[in-house]
Amino acid sequence: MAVPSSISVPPTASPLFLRENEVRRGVELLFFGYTRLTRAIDEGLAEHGLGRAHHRALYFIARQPDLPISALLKILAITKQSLGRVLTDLSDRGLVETRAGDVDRRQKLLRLTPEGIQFEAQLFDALRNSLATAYAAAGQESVTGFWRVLEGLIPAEDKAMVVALQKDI
Amino acid sequence: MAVPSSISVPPTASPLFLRENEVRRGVELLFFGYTRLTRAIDEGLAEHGLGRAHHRALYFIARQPDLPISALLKILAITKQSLGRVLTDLSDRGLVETRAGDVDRRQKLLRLTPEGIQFEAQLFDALRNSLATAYAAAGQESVTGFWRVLEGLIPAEDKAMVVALQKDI
DNA sequence: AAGATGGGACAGCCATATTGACGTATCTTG
DNA sequence: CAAGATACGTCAATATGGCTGTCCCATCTT
Repeated sequence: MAVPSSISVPPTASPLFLRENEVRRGVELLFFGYTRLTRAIDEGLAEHGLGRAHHRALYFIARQPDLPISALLKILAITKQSLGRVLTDLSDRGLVETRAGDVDRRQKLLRLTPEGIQFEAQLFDALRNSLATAYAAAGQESVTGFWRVLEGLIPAEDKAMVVALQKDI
Repeated sequence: MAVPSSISVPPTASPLFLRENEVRRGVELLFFGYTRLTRAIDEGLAEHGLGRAHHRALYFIARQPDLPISALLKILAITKQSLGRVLTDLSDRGLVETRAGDVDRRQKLLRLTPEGIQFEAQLFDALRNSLATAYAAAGQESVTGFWRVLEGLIPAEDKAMVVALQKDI
């Protein structure tokens, strides 16, 4: 079938008018790559009766300890109510604790407990195994390209947030 | 905070023992890149009262017309019941049609209607805009690396399926 | 004729997200 | 100091997209 969104452009066309197959390849690899990577941690989460939403919170709290709730809300881009449930679950299991902000006492700063740190590390190991294998198979140059393309997918208004995450490592 | 899953390895260590920051960067870019890309199509879907699950089905049916249901189930890796609901919605809206398989008449071969073709193309345009911008900003070499790393994330047992998708473009 | 396979359908459940409204503590500013 | 903005919590209702288990029918295979 000739997929109708195909655009016939000569090779000299603007680089913004990519041939359809290059775009479809990216869409599909992103879909399969992302879903398969997340599956790597499902088992560990299920042992604690948790889901992927809990892992996302755990991950970013591990990444930026003393993260205020408002910052986590921006990162995850979900509603306060949705996050509230997730944080309640994590607190009940003793994986996350909060304390009042020192400069602004309305804030609650999130932090992993020692158990939370250990659990997040265990989940992270699964992610590392998957990504390390892919990185090694692709080579360092490819890894750089991988990062560059993904950075281009992040809208300008979110980019500062992602950069802030990565600057202290 | 010293995230405890960090492993201290000298630069000469095995490439499988990547430094933590390289792995975290990949995890985060994949998360933000994937979620932001999928957001590009939400508006178009909402206009028809559809969600992302519907788009995934539409996408792969567009990609491989006359796809049997069993093949779509393998691609999406969801249950027959979950897919059934999605396909019912798409049929009710006149976007997808089925016909009996010629070699095996138990099979139902899925295909987009002309309206479905047009709608999928419209959604695909949003994806193309996002990806084309990212590709152009990163450059062709980076795109190749992007593909290579993502391919490495797909488990061996799924790789044939993805390759099959991409060989006829 | 028996069994395997492709697909459909019913019932019920769970996880994760949403919106809207309201409450409380704390900070900021006129 | 009073007024308003902000950070967070919470209640209620709803939607989406998954899941399991079970049973059914048509068709293909042996």
